[in-house]
Amino acid sequence: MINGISIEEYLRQKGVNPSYQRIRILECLVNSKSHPSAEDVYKELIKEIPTLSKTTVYNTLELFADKGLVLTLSIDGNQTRYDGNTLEHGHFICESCNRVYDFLVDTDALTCEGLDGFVIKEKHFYLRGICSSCV
Amino acid sequence: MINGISIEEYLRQKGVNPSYQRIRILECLVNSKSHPSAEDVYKELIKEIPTLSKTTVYNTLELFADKGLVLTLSIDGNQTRYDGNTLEHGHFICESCNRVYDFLVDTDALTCEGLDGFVIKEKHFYLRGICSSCV
DNA sequence: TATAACTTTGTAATCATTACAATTTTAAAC
DNA sequence: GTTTAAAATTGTAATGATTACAAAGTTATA
Ligand SMILES: [Mn+2]
Ligand SMILES: [Mn+2]
Ligand SMILES: [Zn+2]
Ligand SMILES: [Zn+2]
Repeated sequence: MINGISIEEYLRQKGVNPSYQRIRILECLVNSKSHPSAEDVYKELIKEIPTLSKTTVYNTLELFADKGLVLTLSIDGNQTRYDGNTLEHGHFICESCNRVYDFLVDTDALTCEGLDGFVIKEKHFYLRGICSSCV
Repeated sequence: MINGISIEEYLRQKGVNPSYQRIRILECLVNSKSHPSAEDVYKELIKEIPTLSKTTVYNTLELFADKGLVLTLSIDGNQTRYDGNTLEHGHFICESCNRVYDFLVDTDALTCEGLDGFVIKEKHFYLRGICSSCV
């Protein structure tokens, strides 16, 4: 369930054929607050879908990002992480435990100078530091 | 030259022994507006320092980041990029040409909710889109 | 000069991601 | 319900950035 509709219907609305694997992968992302990597998603799902291929996870996540179903986070230096929450919000990564946290922020309040003629498609506000459970 | 002092003196001030390679690598970063990757720095310098090792470039950039001489940018999905300008500013990456541009932004104007007890060490404001020369 | 600490180098290993071709599944046409 | 083509999934191999590691070179100090 997301925005009151099923995952399946949500996929259709975004122009993606809701195959079993796609439903399960998207479900993983919208139910998780952990901003998982492709590997994380694979490890989670392989427990219940023993035939799942890692390639499918990678391809599907790329497809979802293209269709605007998920956000791609480059916050972590060595792996791409994905977010099922496409509403604008900020991210904090803990350099101790590597967990990624959400927080509320309104970047519309910012004025950017020096980008005349640039087309902005995505905004990302990232913080790096030590989270409250690692302090 | 940076902040009116030599690269060599700048390294010393930050507690880094100014070896020839370190001076040349830092020079690359402070003179460039391109936010180069380790590979970029290596390709640039190997022309004049034929004995330079890529490992030295990687190790040195990591050392510089630890000592606060450069910023590490995770804006580009598949390689780390470095910035010799450690003053706070925003970054725009063009998804067509992959160039990274600077812009002015004051993130102190932002209020973040939900980070009580978190220690913030770095702030990054990234934009993704199409730059004016690629539109 | 002898010695230890520091720095650089080259090679091999690691690990995330992508390329690609084969197989399977799904849906439409007959 | 069989045939056929398109779509989706799978497994394996390749790629490419980064890291590990040990040897060689350099610098500073006793
Ligand atoms: Mn998030
Ligand atoms: Mn910059
Ligand atoms: Zn933590
Ligand atoms: Zn461009």
